[in-house]
Amino acid sequence: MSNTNTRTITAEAETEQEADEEVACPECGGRLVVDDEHGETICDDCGLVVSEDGIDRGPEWRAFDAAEKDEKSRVGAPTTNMMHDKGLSTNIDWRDKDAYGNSLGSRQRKKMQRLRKWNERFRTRDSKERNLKQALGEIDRMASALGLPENVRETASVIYRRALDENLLPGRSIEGVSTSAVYAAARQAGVPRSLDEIAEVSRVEKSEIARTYRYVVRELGLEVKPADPESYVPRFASDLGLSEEAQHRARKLLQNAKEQGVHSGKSPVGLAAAAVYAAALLTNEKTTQAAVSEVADISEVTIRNRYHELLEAEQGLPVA
DNA sequence: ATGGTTTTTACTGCGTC
DNA sequence: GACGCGGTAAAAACCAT
Repeated sequence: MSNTNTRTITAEAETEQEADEEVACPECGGRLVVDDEHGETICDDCGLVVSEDGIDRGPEWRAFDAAEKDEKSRVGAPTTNMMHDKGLSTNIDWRDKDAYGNSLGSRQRKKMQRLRKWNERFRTRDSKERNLKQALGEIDRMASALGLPENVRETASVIYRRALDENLLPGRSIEGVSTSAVYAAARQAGVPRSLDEIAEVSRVEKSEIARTYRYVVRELGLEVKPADPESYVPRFASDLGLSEEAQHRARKLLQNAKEQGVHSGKSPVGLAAAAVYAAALLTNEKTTQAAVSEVADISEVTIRNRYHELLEAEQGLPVA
């Protein structure tokens, strides 16, 4: 499962690279031509403008004398994507001097103080705005990769916004926090995804997600109960093409186990997987441990151990 | 850091198709 | 002989202390 995923991703990356070299129009498949004069890339066949962003932001690279340098040099520093505003925002010097180096009068000084303050405010607001935009994009991407419903995305966005408002971001990556938001939201909505599944679609390490998640949950006082094994059942069952009845059996098994407190400290996913497997057995539907282990991302050994326990619990307490 | 618990990995044996 | 299943031992991961 994880293998197929990585494979498709690399395959996509390759085709993208190929497309980059051998340019073809996305609309009609025709040849792309770079129009230097207008700074556009257009399709030879249908005239589609693919890219208008042909501006060279770097400095001119050759100037033979001072006059030529004046003529050729462009204004300002090259822009960079490393800063949220590409380095184009205004900064107000902290020294209370005017452009000639003379000190400012007290009225002017006060005015500059005010300007600095407001400039700072607008700038950070702006930066948060961009931060948010990127994070929301990520959340959306991951949510759809995981097949999570709309309301989960909403919740994830809200969580992220709160994290941003409470200044939880410094020291943590946007990726990490947005991933944690998705993880938390999915669990809250009762459609949990395991950490492994989350890590699969995220750009950050599992360990970092876990760390960030704990942090965010704690700081935001989020209420997330330990995932209920039952909430995994429908997904696993449908992935395996099992009947409603089997699903029902699996739930019964889990409820039973719950009452007997069999599950404590055991991974909910493992329990769910075992219940699904056991249910399939009981309803005479064909599945293998290997298949369940595949869809649940749980080792077969764990499934075996859990499902023994589940069946034992069933013996102890007659089914209602 | 440490020790206890759970999960995973890897391997082996058994029965069946 | 391949497949599904069961078990075991050791390694790894996880968690609370």
